[in-house]
This record gives sequence, C-alpha cells and structure tokens, in this order.
Amino acid sequence: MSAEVTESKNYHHGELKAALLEAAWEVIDAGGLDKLTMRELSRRVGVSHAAPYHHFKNRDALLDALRQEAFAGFTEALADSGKRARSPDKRLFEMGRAYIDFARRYPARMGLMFTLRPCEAEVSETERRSFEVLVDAIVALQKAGMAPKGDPSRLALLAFSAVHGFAKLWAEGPISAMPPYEATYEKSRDQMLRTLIRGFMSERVLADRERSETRTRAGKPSATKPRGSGRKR
Amino acid sequence: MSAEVTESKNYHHGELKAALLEAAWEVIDAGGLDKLTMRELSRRVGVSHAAPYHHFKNRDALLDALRQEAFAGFTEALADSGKRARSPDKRLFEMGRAYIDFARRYPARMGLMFTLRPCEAEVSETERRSFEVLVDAIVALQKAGMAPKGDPSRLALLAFSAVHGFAKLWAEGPISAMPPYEATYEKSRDQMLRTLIRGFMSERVLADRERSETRTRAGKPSATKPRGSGRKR
DNA sequence: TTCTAATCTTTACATTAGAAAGATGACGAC
DNA sequence: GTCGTCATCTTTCTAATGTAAAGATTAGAA
Repeated sequence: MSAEVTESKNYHHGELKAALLEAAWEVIDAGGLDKLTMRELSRRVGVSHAAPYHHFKNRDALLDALRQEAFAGFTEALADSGKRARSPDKRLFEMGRAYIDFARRYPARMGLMFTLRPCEAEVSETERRSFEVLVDAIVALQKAGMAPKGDPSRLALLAFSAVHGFAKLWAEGPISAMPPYEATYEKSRDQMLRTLIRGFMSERVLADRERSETRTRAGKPSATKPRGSGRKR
Repeated sequence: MSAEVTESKNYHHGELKAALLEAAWEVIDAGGLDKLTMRELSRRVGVSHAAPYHHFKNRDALLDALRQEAFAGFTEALADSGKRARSPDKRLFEMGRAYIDFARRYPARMGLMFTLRPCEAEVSETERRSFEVLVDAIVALQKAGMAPKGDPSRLALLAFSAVHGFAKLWAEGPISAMPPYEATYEKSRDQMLRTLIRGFMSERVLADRERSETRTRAGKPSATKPRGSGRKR
C-alpha cells in the first residue's frame, strides 16, 4: 500500500527503518500489539523477513522505539490541549479530556506506553514529563486558589490515577463493553473530570473552614494565608 | 512440581482440567501472560502437548476460564475487605486498598481481567458485581452524610477510575519503575485514597454551602468569606 | 462382557523469532 | 576510473508455538 512501486526493485530499500515504524503503527492501531510481527512488517514493506533485524535488534527493541514515539505524540497532545484553556480548572479539564480521548483512539498505544516490558527498566524523560505537566496544572490551580495548598503531587497523584483509570477502563476494559455505559462515553468522561476538579475546589473550601474554625479566636478570617507550606519541591 | 508421582503412569490424568488451571496460575503469576503457553502447561502437568485441547478449545478459551477465576477471587477480596470497616468512609478506604494491593500482588491477573480479548464480547455478571460493590459503598457514604447527594454512580465512576488507575500505574506502569515513587507505595496509596474520600466529604460541604447561599440571599456570616472561585484575585 | 465415548497421544502443518552466512551495491581511497 | 569496505538486504536454518487430524487407551454404561 505504500506505493513504492518506482523503487520496489531496489536491493536497498533506503528508508527501511522509517517504513517499518510507519507500517508498525498501521498494524498496531488496527489490530493491537498481538498482530505486530516482524514478518508481517517485512511483508508490508516488501522486504525479506530478516531485514528488520538490521535496524532493530529484536522485537522488543522495535517496541521500545514505538513506545518512545507514542509517548512523544501523547505528551504533545496533552500539552496542546492545555493551551486551549484560559482558566486553571478548564486547563486541567482539557488535559484530562485529551488524555482519555487519546487512550480511546489509540488503545494499543496506551498498552504499549504504560506496560513496562521486562527489558526496559529505564523510564525516559519524556515519560516523566507527562506526569510533570499534570503537576504544573495542579500548581496553577493552587495558585488560583482553586485547590488546597500543600504538596501538589498529592492532588496530582489522584488526578493522574483517575484520568488514567478512566482511560484504561474505557479503552480496553470491560466497561466499554457494558451497553449502558458505552453509549455515554463523552458524558461520563466529562462528568468524571468535573467531579474530580470539583473535589479539589471544594476540598480547598473545607480546608479553609477547618482552618478558620481552629483559629477563629485570632479573628483573622481573611483570605488564605501562605502558612507553612512555603517549601515546595 | 505437582508431586503426582503415584499416578504419573496413568494414561488418563483424571483431573487434567484442574491441574492445567493450577499450573496456569503458577506460570502467570510468575512470568506474566506471555509465558503462558499450552505446551508449557502440558509439560508441567506431564501430559502430551495436545491434551489441553480436550478441555479448552484453544488458548483464548483457557484465558477466558482463568479470567473468570481471577474475577471471582478479586471480587471476593474486595467484599472481604469491606467487612473489616465500621464507618462508610473507612469501608471505602479499605476496599480501595484491597483493589490496589490485589493489582500489585497479581499484576498479570489484572491484565487478564481488564483487557478484553476480541473473542469475549460478553461481560459476565461477576464483573458487573465488582462495580456495584463500589456503588454500594458510595451509597452508604451518602446515607451517612459524608458525600453529596445525587446519582451515586457519578461519584462511583471517579472512585473506580482513581483506584483502577492507581492500581494499574503501580502494578505494571512506569511509575513503579521510578525510584522516588517505588519506595513510597503504601504511603502514596493511602494518601491517594484519603484525598479521594476527603474530596467527596468536602464536596458535600460545598454543596451544603451553595444550597444555603442560594436559598438565603440575606447573607450568611459564615467563616469562609473568600469565594475565590471566580477570576483569580 | 462388549460397546461407546471421553480422554490422551502421535503426527503433521503453518507461523513466529531469531541466528548465520552469503549477496548486493553505495561510497570513499587510490 | 577500479577496488576494497561495510552497511544493508536475502537465503537458509533452527527451535518454539498453536492447533488440526487421526489413532490409542480406558472408564463406565449396556
């Protein structure tokens, strides 16, 4: 399908590595990781079944490369979505949407990204970034007075878990197969994100109230003071 | 390892199906789903490599059976954990812990349970139950006045997502490989669950406040004055 | 006891990952 | 130019897997 008719007779393909990666995405997004075999790729690209091994040591090495690409596109989608929002809460909302929609559109990529193979003990910087982007959004929410103060990673861990869990459940899990739920994907997604963010906002209110209750004698019910949470990071 | 020396010469194994399932769990829990092959099981049980096909139509059928067993044990663990708590919030907390710990102890089983194979379009009643148990816990929280009223599935969806996401991220995801996080598993787990439940409880407070604000326009001298949820500053 | 059907084995085939060694040709040194 | 050199690609081969087909064995019904 690649329309490489012109140079299909060349002994040297020239751009085999890129062609293999491209074909790999087609196979993965269509049929999942199980359908991804070295020989199938070789067939698609029109090359002998051993040729890929000159560009990837083995199948796991190919998966590693694909994982890097997937994470790059994923974090880019997250960052882009964050720019389309003006308020911190909207930004968090949009990022959550992007995360979940990405998982739904590319379920196999999610499995690739978030399932560590035995060989790859390392976690790349790109992967760390996708968590830090979320922490940044939480910090912005805190600065705007829409989330309780304190270590932002506490809130980020919940947000990350919730978004990731929803994404996984709907992308590959049984929920997507439960008829009553499948039809309400977008609604459920937005509702879940709203509940999450609303929880942050209301938790701040609760924290305020508790603080004012304990200190009410001091007679300073003014806006939230920085308190001792000055040292972050 | 099964110590079936006594009847190892028997042409008919007698309990091959059960033995296969038992061996399958050993393989899965030790090396993951990839290591689970029909022939490996046959070897372990001491039977020809085609024997399993008289009890399971193919590998997917075996995986289906294993998935049923896994879900049974999973929901049982969830239900048991809920009984060890007296207050509704503690109960939710304990259930979350059980969910996450199960995923950490048996990561491969989680993948088996929550990743639909193409063949299995159906969702068993057992799987539905594991979600309903959570909804029940949320309803109890509402009845105790510790969560906002309304459709419990709204809160349950967030709770389910958060717990599932955390479980997945730490069981098989990259987070478990990030050194700073790996060491703080239990702390992070409990913190996340507390943040989640605390969010429900404080959201109820916020709902109360909003209700009283809209009904009594006269102004309530409540302690919290800074309604900073508008534009920043 | 004999028959039948379930269970297990043997044999066979297609597909996969990967190793090993040979073929090809692009490109720089002469 | 021609002549190596070396990365790239092909051929060939081995071992493992899933699974189909047909034969062997035996438990239990008739």
